Amino acid sequence: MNLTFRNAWNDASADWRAGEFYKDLSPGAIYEFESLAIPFCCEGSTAIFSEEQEASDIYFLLKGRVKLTMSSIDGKRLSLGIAGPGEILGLAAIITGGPYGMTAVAQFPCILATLPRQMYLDFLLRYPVANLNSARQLSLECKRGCEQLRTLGLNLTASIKLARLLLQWSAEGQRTDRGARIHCSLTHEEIGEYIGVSRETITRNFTDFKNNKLLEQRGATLLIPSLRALEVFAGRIDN
Amino acid sequence: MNLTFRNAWNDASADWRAGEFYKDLSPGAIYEFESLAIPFCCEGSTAIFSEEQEASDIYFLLKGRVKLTMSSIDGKRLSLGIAGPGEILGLAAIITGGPYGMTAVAQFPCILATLPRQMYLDFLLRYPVANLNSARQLSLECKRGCEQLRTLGLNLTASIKLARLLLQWSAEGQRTDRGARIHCSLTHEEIGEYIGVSRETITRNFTDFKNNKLLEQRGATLLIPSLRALEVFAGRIDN
DNA sequence: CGTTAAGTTGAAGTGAATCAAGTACCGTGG
DNA sequence: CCACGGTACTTGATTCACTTCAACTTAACG
Repeated sequence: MNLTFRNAWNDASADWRAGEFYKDLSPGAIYEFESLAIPFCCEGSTAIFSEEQEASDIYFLLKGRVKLTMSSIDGKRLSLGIAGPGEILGLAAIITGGPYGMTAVAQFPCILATLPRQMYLDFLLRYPVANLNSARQLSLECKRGCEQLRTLGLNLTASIKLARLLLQWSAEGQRTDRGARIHCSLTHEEIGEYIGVSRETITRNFTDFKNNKLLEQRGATLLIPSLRALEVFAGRIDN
Repeated sequence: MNLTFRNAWNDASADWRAGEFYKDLSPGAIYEFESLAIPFCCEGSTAIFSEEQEASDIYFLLKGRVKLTMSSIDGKRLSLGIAGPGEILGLAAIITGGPYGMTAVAQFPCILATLPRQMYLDFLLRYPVANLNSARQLSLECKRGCEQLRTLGLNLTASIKLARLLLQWSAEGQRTDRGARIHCSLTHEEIGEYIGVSRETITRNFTDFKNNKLLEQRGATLLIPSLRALEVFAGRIDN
């Protein structure tokens, strides 16, 4: 199986090199990382690791998208985000040890590369730039987490939370002449998991937003005519 | 002013050396860090930095306690935790740049040491162990944040959230023969800010807990007779 | 001992969850 | 081509936990 992916590192369309981790990395460091980490492939909907599991290996995502979630015993889930090529999965847990703390599930078939915890830590000690890049990615995760804490913790209404989620997504999407465009192929249920809100509440607020010209929808494409108006609604701007 | 604290590094009761950052640090690294970072003192209730501020310096806490919070425009606050000696404040923001993302306020008079962002990053590149220690602390912050996200995001009741907060606190406190003891000198209002709940709800749940023998209170000391019972209540254990 | 901050308690209001019933949309197989 | 089954979405009614408001008690501190 792994043989098939031995050359994964040589892939011409190397998305992952654009990530934080490869930034300013010396050829030596790259060479070593790519000879240490073993690529493998997994199907869609495969759990790469789950939250209670002891963090034993890092996973470097080469291709595909991986959904990061947390869940409670009674089946409720909280989405933390979706990782793309170039991201390291399970970073926080690997550094300190202990359980992963979140569940990573491949959305489609993905290619990843795996490396045992201690080998990764040793690698970081040998290559300070990689170490700093790794820290940078960790810090980005931390920031995203804080931002999510802000929306969840500050007791906002469901509609404001949703507005903020849309703003966050539109920051990653494209701008057009008719506003910001987001491609969102999530169900209402899944959207609700981002902001801790029920399926029906998403429906109701979406229709409200549409009625108030804050949002248009064509299939899986969301269009926000005026980011400004949405920001006002979200309470980010006073006016 | 700073002259008074030039010798802060020589303090015999060096709490801060027990922190993550100093772990396995070489004498050379310690020497360099202590000559770079400038100690200063601040009064209680002083804001060391605030969330919108661009992260320009790190602050290393030598003595005292610093409360970390986030707040919304309409005055609501969310507490993230309290940092003690040996912790680096504003770490996530320093690594990636951008605003601090949280507000740090000294609870009592504190001694801190400050270091400009770029100098700190350069220092980390020179000392891989410090770099890894720094990453370890960042990762601990990240984990704490995730844990808080779990309680806030998974739509739990106020009583369960409070129970979990108490469990978290008691993990840091001492065990006695009569249960876990926590020293908590926060007002109900402040406790509420940890779990996104109103002052009155804290009162009501505290009395409930006391009635159900889950909690005793003597002044600022909280006593949890049975951690197990509280864990069952919090839904961590099934039985 | 008086003043202020914190805690307590009840009553009313509210936003969202939950429940329930129905609709739209798909791909599949007869 | 259309009936079928499954999934997602929609909408209204009800319920519930917590907030908010208000009045009051207790503790803390000069």
